[in-house]
Amino acid sequence: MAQLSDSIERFIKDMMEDGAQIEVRRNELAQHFGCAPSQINYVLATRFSVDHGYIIESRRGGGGYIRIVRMGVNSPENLLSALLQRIGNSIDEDSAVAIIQNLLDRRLVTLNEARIMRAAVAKNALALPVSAKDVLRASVLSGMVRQVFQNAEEGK
Amino acid sequence: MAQLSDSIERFIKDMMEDGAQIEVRRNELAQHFGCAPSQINYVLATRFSVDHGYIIESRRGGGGYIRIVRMGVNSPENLLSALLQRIGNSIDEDSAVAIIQNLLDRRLVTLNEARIMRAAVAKNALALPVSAKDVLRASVLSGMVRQVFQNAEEGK
DNA sequence: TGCTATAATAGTCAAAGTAAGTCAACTAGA
DNA sequence: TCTAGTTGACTTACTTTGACTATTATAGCA
Repeated sequence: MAQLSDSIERFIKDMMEDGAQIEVRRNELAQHFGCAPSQINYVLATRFSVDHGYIIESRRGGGGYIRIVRMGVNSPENLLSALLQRIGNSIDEDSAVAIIQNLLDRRLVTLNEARIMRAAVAKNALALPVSAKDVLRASVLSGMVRQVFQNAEEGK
Repeated sequence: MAQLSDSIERFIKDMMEDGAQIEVRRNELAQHFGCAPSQINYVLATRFSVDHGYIIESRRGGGGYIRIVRMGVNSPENLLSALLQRIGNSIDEDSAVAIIQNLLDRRLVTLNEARIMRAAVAKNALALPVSAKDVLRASVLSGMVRQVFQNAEEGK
């Protein structure tokens, strides 16, 4: 029997056939497959992670939802993952600036966007010991880079 | 089902389309949406806070009302310093998001820029103990806000 | 006129309702 | 047997409601 997780994965991907994003109710989906709601989280975590090129947004409470967004891996095939890999979990300011410049050169961000990003990773934006700064800068920059690709995807 | 709160928020913002302020009767509004009057207070508290760029004035008793005022800004300089002051050296994620939304509402940033900024201050962008996160978020956000104003200045 | 009672409003807060997230223990298939 | 998959109890977050409180205008009365 095809694994439940596989079926759910397929189901979600089918729903995303046309359109870069969908919204689902976790409970509805779970009910549809007759499984525990947390099973949905499992599928999302294992098949729709950032590494897989997706971003998950959600909201709890009444009217809650889970939104699954496919990130565009635009121009050069795996630019996004290459960048994320380059950033890793620690990066110095100069390298960060270079990456942002790269995005600008490729016209993946506007000049204003690039400036905002630079401001976010500037050394004086991170009031911490130097080594910690690099770690933090990496996570802030990764978040922004992912967002840039998501923006690009949606704009298509 | 679109959330009641969301509908009410939309309704109010539509009413404010032209004009920086409106006045409503809490009970009327509640009746219009078929909900408890205090629901209106909830919407105001969560979507029309000062961080969102609104001021609420009201009066009880006969002829009572609730006035919703979109904060005007005499000059960008004032807004900038107001925002920086609000950010201070520590700010939680919700407030940061509200401030970014405020910038977007005022069209000081584009949707894509706003998204990038949100990504930079998201909790998962800051892998640190919670209290430290707020401090860091404040400095990152301040840096970006300053940059936004600088961009605007240059664009003129 | 000046005071008081009443009606008309809005504010606050806590409880209940709704929905997603986490985590650790259990299960089953390769 | 080992790992991916599955489940359920518990936690966190957001929304909605209702009971109770506070404030203000006004009508009626002394």
